[in-house]
Amino acid sequence: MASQRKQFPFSDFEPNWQSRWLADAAFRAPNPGDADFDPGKPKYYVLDMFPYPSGEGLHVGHVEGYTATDIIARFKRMRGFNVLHPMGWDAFGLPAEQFAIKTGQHPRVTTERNIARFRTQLQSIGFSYDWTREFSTTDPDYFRWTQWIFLKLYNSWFNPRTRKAEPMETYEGDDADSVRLAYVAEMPVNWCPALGTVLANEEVVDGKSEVGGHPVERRPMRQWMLRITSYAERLIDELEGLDWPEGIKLLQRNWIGRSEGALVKFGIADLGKEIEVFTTRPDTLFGATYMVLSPEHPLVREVTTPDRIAAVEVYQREVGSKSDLERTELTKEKTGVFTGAYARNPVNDERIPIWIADYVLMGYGTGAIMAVPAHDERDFEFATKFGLEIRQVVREAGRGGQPDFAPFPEALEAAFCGEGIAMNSALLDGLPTPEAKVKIVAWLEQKGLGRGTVNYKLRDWLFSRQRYWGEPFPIVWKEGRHRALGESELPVVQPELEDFKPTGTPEPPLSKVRDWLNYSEEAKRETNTMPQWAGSCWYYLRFCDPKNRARFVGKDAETYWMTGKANSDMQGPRAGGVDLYVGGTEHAVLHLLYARFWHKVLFDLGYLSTPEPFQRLVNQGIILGPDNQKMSKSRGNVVNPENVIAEYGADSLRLYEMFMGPLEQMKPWSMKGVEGVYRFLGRVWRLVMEETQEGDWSVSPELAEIELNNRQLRLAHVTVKKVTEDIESFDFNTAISQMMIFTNEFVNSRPRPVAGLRTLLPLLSPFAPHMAEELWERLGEKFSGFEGRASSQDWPPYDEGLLAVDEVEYGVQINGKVRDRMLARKDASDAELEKSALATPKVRDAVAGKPVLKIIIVRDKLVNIVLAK
RNA sequence: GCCGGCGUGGCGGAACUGGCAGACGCGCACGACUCAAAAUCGUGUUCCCUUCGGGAGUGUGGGUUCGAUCCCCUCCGCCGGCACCA
Repeated sequence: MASQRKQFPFSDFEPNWQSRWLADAAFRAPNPGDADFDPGKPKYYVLDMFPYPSGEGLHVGHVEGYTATDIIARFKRMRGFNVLHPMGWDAFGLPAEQFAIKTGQHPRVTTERNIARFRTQLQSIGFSYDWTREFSTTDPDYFRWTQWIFLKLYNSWFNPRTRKAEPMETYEGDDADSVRLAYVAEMPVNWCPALGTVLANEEVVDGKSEVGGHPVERRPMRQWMLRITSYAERLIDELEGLDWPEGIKLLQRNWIGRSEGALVKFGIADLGKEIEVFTTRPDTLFGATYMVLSPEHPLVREVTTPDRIAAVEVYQREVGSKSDLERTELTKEKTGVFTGAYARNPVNDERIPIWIADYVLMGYGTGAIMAVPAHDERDFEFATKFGLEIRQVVREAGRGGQPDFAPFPEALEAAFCGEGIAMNSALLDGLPTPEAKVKIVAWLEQKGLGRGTVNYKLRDWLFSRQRYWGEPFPIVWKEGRHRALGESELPVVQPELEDFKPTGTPEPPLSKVRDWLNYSEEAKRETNTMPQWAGSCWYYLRFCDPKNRARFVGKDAETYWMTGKANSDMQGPRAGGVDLYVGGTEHAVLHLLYARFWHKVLFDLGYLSTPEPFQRLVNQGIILGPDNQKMSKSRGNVVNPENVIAEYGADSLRLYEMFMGPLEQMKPWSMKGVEGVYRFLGRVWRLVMEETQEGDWSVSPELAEIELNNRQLRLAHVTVKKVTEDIESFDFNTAISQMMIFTNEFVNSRPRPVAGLRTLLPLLSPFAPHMAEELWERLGEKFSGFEGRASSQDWPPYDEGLLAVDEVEYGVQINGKVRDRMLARKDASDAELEKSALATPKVRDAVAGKPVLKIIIVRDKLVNIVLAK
């Protein structure tokens, strides 16, 4: 427990400074066109992943990332940047709707209450947000533009020739709906009868709903989709230039899942039809001994022979009733049935049987494969189980004397999936895998039997939800056809609803509101709503110009905050975006991929000046409970920032979260650790303040206008340098260590030089802004040089010249182990260093007449004497 | 299974580009102040043997190097992601 008496009166001055900052909008960022806009300043846009304002209130995990960005924002302001540091609310979402279903409380009411609580909490930590830019994704003034962007998607297509989104007007084909970036499709979705809604894949855990653990079933429904797959290639390629953690880039690349291969056509014997397969190993085509279709493949019905129909239908029903979980069970044995049909292998015209099996997924490639059991583990397992032929067509390379032919089939105990040398493959025999691929693809293309292609794992984005609390679609239906509303009809606002209960059917709740539903005599409104991701896909753009009523973001504001050009006519490189984006890894793929996708569409259509939204990304690590376990209510190890503030103050909370360890690392909470930084802040306080008889605080009489001694002066410059560099490299923990060292030096100095505080307080102010402001102001009552506020000072400079010392301590090593130390002049020559190293007592003893083989000198660090062993 | 990250004192962590391992903080011990306690201040604190002094040491085992927490290989453990993607 902390002491009952506070070390410094944080509960007085912290709220005081918070309201003063708010009252004079201290951290308002002027936009181009504003009276106080200074075009001479460079811009810096530092953004947090805005929170979903849950009923739980702010979490220490939020505070970690938000403190890091706040330090950067405050630092950059002091370095002369025009800093955009905004905050808002990602407030559509299931919890508010669930609460509404349970209590009848309108989600808007719950949401507003939660937002108010979050805002109060954030303000009580002293974050320097520009609160004049605050908005919620649930504000009609915001989501009208979310709907507007949807219209852009709806009215655009991806032109594969230009590799860009273009307005529908440039499309010359005759089926516009087949190319729109927003389209309707009948799709199997995760339907949760208990919750009365579909769920996103990420909301389904182990076949059950993440909320409540209710069973989820697959059922086909009419859904809105976004054609993100057309951007697959660019979403991979354009990661290149981003300053993101490599791990996150890799996660995105894997998610998009690019693989190079070929499409190959297999004729169906006797039917005059073809089945196309995708393979990454066209070089193994001669080893294809059977084919497998996904049970859902549209050709299954046609190819199945009459005697196999019963068996095939039984299998299809079996598979259809399985959940995704059961179907992807790893330990599961392969299953499948023969269709009775045969295909012709295009390379050798062999008749091969066509099977169906659920290990072939309809959603990837063409939903059909050629099976090469000798060189694919899954095919091998399947062929072994069903007694299908296994023919080796690749052998391991490297062992020279090996014959091109391996006896069949005993030679293979398992599939050989690596690269090697082709065998039993006619024209490919003897070729290494990469060359064999090229050759066979060329051959297929020449014969018109196939072609090289690239395939992606990424699927189109299921964009509709059967919910009330989300953005309605600006779409109406008439005679079974959809039509976009005009921009002038936005926003489309949800109607009021009394009963939020699900309909009990897959019909969305909005379908219950007859008046709203009927757009006109003939036309009905779309009743689905957008998923929660929609609002977070472009909020960083709205922050540039949140009050704009004519445009989703003003051109000049967007250009300035994204590229630094003060107006949109200025030419410049097409790089930029948010300068720094900090948040958790949980959004490594979905949010960051979706936002990049929308951004690219808007960029292609000419609305934006950069192709990417977030230039630099940093992930904060998870904060664990004091027991080293993930914080959770059930474990009872959740730390509430409000309690920490009450006991130690906001500055201690901020400082501790930064002192715990590297930002990106996972680390456990420790109240003892909070006390440690609290004591440090207490020492800083007492550097300046002294407690009077009456228990008040007044400026310490020990403070005086005296010069720093040499040691202090050097330490001051070392500290400025270290803190400056550490902030720039996000090493906040070591920056704080250095300020502790600095403070400790002055604690016992009497009298104390005031100049030390002119250095320390500005350095401290990004970290512990309340204390810095308070002490700065108090000092100003007694000393000069404390004008204005700590937070608006220029960042202190340092003088490299003053960092130098005349004498350096060297470690003296013998064969790489430190045996002695010595002091040497900074400018000592190598010869002098060698001489004095050899003269140290330990070295004299050790050498004792042995030959010195070599002496290695590392300037300012060590001298290593190498002796024969 | 595949991909990625991480293993340093009793604990959180520090150590630049291969150059004195353990900064800073916590905890602990002792001391000062105090009638006493708290708070504060000071000293010490990687481990082992010890009087001096010596030895070992960054998950394990090896390698490269004058020198390895750092680079390479092996294995072990923890965390995260993906998971029949042809």
